[in-house]
Amino acid sequence: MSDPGLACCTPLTGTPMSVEQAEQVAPLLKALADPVRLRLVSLIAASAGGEACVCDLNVAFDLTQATISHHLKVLHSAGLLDREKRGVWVYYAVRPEALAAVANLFDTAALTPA
Amino acid sequence: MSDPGLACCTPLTGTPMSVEQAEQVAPLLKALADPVRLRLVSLIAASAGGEACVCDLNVAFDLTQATISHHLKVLHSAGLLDREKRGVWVYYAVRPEALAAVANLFDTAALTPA
DNA sequence: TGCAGACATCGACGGGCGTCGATGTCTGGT
DNA sequence: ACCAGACATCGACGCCCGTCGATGTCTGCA
Repeated sequence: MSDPGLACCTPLTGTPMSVEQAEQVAPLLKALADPVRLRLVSLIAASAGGEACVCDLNVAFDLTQATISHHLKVLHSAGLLDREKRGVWVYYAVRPEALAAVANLFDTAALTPA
Repeated sequence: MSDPGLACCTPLTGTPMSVEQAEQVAPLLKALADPVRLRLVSLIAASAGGEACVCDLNVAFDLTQATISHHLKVLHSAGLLDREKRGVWVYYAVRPEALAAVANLFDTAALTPA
């Protein structure tokens, strides 16, 4: 916007995302922006009841148990997964509201051009 | 899966995401997983014709021109933005197909529990 | 031909991320 | 009381990421 009325400027037809909204959704996307974590969420969602035991997830990857535990913690801290301990085992479940918040980004006109 | 038939294992009701699919979509999410880049895409999408000039984007952020240029390069390299030079100015436009690929993740049953 | 402006690239810095082995914590059974 | 197993945490390592100032490249104009 060096000088209004010049050829450079492009008018806004819609309302862009607010700074606050961007800073709210970005951590969710960052938590999902990893092949392992993406497959973890997908595996849990594809399991019965939308939940899965950690021991099942461990064997699905060629990674250390510590690494899987770390990824699950990242997803849980981002609010994408719920954690429930049942006896010796721990079950993680997807939080549909969190995923819906991300899905809203693409359904609304926030990112798709008018 | 320490021992089949035990109480731990959770059966799969759906088909989880493939490794290849996860490795394909993760870079797109990683490119979007930043507040600045999220607002950049949003600003471009909200502009007339779904495209915006770099000079307009520069003044919308409290960042160096070099930093904005870097973020635009990341989004362009990920296939999320198209780049077109017109005289002195450079216009970036959103690529709806790329965004649709990400949106598919949440529309299909890949991440939402059955 | 020379200059000014728009944008990209370079090199560097600090910090965060993904992965690992080792160790800690809790639970259920013997 | 002890032990084995499931899972979390810790400390460390290499690497990538976001940001910056400085510099390079190209375009249009005088």
